[in-house]
Amino acid sequence: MDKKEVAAVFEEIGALLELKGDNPFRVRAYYNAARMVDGLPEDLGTLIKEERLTDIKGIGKDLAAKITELYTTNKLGFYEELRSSMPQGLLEMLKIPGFGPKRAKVVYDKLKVDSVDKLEAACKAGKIAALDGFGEKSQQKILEGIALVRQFSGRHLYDKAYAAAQPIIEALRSHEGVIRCSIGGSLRRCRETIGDIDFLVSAKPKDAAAIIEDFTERPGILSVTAKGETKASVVLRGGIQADLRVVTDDQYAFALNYFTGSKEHNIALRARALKLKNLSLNEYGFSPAGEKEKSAKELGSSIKCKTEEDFYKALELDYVQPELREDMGEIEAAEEGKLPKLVELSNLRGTFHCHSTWSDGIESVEAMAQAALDLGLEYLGIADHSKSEHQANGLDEKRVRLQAAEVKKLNVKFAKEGFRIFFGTECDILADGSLDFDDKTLALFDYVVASVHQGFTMNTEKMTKRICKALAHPLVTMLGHPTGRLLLEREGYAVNMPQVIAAAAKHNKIIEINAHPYRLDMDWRLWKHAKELGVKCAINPDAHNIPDLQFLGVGIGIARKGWLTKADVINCLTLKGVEKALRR
DNA sequence: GCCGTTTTCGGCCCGACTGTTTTCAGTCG
Repeated sequence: MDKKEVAAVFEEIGALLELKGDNPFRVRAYYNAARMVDGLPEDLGTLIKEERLTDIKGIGKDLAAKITELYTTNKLGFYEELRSSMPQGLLEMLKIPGFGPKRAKVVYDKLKVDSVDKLEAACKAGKIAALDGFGEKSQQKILEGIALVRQFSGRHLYDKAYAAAQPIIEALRSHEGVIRCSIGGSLRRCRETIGDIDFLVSAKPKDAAAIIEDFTERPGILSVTAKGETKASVVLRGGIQADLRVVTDDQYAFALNYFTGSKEHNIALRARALKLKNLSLNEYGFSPAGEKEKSAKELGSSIKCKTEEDFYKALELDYVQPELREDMGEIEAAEEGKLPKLVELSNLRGTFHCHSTWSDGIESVEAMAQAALDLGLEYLGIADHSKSEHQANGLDEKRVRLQAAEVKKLNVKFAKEGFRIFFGTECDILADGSLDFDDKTLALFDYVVASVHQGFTMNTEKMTKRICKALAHPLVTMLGHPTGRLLLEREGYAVNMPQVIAAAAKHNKIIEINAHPYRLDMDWRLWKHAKELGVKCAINPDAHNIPDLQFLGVGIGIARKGWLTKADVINCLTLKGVEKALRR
């Protein structure tokens, strides 16, 4: 059992305890344990063997014992017992918006409803409305919620949410009552997937109603789920939920921080405000602890903050970039002045993993290079597929030589612009860990991206061995899309990333941050671990066409969340720097 | 269930909105 599976079990325990109506703080302890285990930068087995589990914040004796039991025996008595005491369908019901554990418990206790299907039937039969605490409206909302869950299950890819947010933020910005506005939430934090989109606006109170009115009446809105004096929620076409909050300009910095999250980061900041200043913190500002009736909302904040920078300063912290706000060590680092200077999109000078019409790309090498030059890049790496990728029109040795000649010719032209095309390959890692080209052919390339494209069903141990063997090959430069996982789809493979990272460190290989939004492979939390071992990364869009090159920005989001700086990212090297780095 | 220069008990972040109520519980972020 790996840590993802362990985390999933603890997540489920949290939900089950919630359904039982257990102590909410106990529930939180399990959710927190799931999060911490999932985000571990090192091997869980090692941590257990060395009895260091309790070093993790939020994991005490009891949870450590449960994690150990689950990891070593693949079983957890406590979990099995809990699970068998509760029908599985109840967990599914919690995905319905506005329908939480308390209500799930009521319908189960009173009506023996234990699945989404049964809940739907009970609603249609009018049985839910008849329950105490429920009514016609709740029943209708549950039915709508069930339809929504079925239509749009799960989260939305970053680029989709980003695109959906742009016209809305522009409209807000141009509204005459709006003083300041911003996107918040997981979109601002550049998470790979987005649950919903948060918008924040500051305005005079008299203008709030008109702004909210405009927001809820925009084209492209499927339904309005909530609409009050300061807040509105809508579902956009495509199923993404969007929330708008309106605050006064004095409250803006606090609200922006609050609605950017993450929830965990906010909780830690509030605890800090209490401990350090004896101040209670909410989205309106600071207020003296224990004086609820005189909150920051009515009296204004005890400490005024115009910007988020002021806000962090008030808490005696360096400014924390949104991407880092996960309560994964950033607050401690900000306290000690040890936050890194994160890499910016403008720091990237080129990219290494692009396809052309030679294999499965849809633009010529020349067009791709010109597009990269137009983007302000200094170099572009073309890495078309190797011969085993028949369906992707992979190049055999003969075509490799022809392509080499073309790139050489184009480089004469581009040299005048101070631009260079690097001649690479995305060479398949075969089932046994050997490469798709022999060494003589590999030596023709400026660099080699090694990737797994077949045999995904291999078990974790074999897959890890296979990839590590490829990394040991002297002519391999970098590992392409390290886990092959297509986000929100069922492609990809199981691999022990800490071991792969260790192999990359040992053999001095680069690991790709695959910046294509459908291929955000390696969990960003692992980058912190890779960085510690000195493993460099390449932010690559896996571009098959010119617009794909733009996705370099998506990669930046991951790099920043992984606390990577310019020194960790080889695309930040100048053309001369890369030429030197790739010399062999 | 975790945590602790107030350390073995008693805290644990806080507010808006909704629908059901007639003062509030549940849900969400």
